[in-house]
Amino acid sequence: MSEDLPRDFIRQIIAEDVARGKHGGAVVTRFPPEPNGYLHIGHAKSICLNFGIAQEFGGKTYLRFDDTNPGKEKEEYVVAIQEDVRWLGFDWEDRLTHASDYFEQLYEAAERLIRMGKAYVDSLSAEEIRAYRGTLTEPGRDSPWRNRSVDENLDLFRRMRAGEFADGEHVLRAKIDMQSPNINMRDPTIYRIRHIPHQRTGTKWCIYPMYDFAHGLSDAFEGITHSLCTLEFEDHRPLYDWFLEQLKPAHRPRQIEFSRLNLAYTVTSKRKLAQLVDRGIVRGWDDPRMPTLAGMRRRGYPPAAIRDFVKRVGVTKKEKVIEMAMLEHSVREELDREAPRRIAVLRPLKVVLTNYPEGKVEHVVAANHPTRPDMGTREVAFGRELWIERDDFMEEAPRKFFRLKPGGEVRLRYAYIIRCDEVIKSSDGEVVELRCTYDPDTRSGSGSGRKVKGTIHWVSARESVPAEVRLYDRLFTDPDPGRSDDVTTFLNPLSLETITAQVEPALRNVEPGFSCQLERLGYFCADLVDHSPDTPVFNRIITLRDSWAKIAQQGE
RNA sequence: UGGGGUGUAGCCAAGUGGUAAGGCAACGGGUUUUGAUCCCGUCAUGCGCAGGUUCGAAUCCUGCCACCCCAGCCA
Repeated sequence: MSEDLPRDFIRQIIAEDVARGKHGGAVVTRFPPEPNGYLHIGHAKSICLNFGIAQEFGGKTYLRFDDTNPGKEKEEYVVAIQEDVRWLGFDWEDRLTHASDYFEQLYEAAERLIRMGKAYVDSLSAEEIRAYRGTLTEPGRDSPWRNRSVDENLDLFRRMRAGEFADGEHVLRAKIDMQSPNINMRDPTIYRIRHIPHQRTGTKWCIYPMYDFAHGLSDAFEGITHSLCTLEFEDHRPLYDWFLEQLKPAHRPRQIEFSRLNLAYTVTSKRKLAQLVDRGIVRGWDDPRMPTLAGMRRRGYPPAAIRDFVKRVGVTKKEKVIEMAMLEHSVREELDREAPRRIAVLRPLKVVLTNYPEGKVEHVVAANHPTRPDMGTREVAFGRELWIERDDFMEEAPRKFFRLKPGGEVRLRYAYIIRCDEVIKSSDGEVVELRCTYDPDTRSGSGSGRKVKGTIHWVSARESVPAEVRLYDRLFTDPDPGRSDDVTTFLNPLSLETITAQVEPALRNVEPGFSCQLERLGYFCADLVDHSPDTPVFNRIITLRDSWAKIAQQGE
């Protein structure tokens, strides 16, 4: 591990284990999602942590689907999750597994527990079990079935597997301690009956292991050395250890907990995100307004930005709520470095250069990036008739407005300085055209020495092409969503504005996923789903920071 | 009022007995053919609170306080 990598508490533990030669110095981790929804920004932390740590220590990482609860889980999600992990930049190679791969071994382990007298079949109803469990402050009571004989337990458990009982008739429970102050240790259920087909094992099984039983053992089967999970499983660690202690598998993993990553003002509950999808409030899990990884990918967030964000946030046990600005900083930083610059006009206003020869076209050289010559240049057509951004002209401009105003001068980026001579309005007073003159001595790169305060962007009216630009809101909730179950009560309206912009021809044949900065308008990404080469569709990723907005606001 | 965790600036976060790193945000200034980027500066006499130990405490001790998680046949 190199010096500049963060040494959070988990990496310290692992470094010590490696130094001590524990597990022969090996590091094996796993990312274990339940395939019951799409991954969101919160999962990115776990992915980066598990895969990142393995990479740093020369170890391996499994992608394991924790599919022990059929009915909630779908194949669609296992496909989507793999896509998201890959997109984030991680590779599990041949280590794609499912908890269901181990159903047979898990079953055998359960029988072993029974034979050891450490598990029993309980025939109480779910409600009775709850009542017997006690409360946070009162101890539980032993189930009347707690002392069945090994033979009877074995027989019943086998018949559970054989499908002789209906859902809920019996469960298998670990025999631990109904008095334990830790409720998870009060004879937790480890197998339940579910006559429902499983997305992978079909109808082969009608009993399914619970998380606590399946997880630690799956970790053991895979040789996981460090099982990293979130804080809410801290209370389960004694149970995790108990199963391993009883069953003594060849390999002994260790569970370590860290805090979840929460983004302020956004929703990361799979259930609530599913509501948005099911109720048609968004167009799908990958809608660019969604805080899912799929949504961010489609919006155009670079995966490197998300990795950087996760790294900046760090790994601790403190429950944190990170400001959106931090994520957006990482996105802007990555995009600023990597996104080529292009010119476009979202809301066009016509400019006619009255002293520019009719029919003349010249090509000006535009840099693809202001500080990276390696990204090259391109030529952009310039002519007598241009489009500029409507916002770049103000008829009655405040003092600090240094774009175009009547009688004022401005530089057209990569081209000439122009002056606005005349404002042409329609009958209802709307500005429809500006008559300007250009200064032929000020062509970009000519070294004229003339300086003007403002620089605006433009496209040639004749050479530019239309493109569809989508300005999505991003999902934003009330500061305090409370306990409401209905997402619409605390969500912003999630508007989507579609604009037909005029863009330079170089944007016509870009690939889906191509990201660029449209100068002064922000960063945009060619849509991954709805995209045509002729009239490309761009989603706005994020705007540029805009100090003018602040000035304008203060001025008013 | 049982058990398990967590408290360092508006938000993250380092710090492990030697006198509070860094990032985000904010604010002020400089460069700029993107009001972007970049650069410079400001921003905790203070580490949840109160005592104690010590030459010296965010770090050790004692006692409080606040917040989060756990009573699924969910994960």
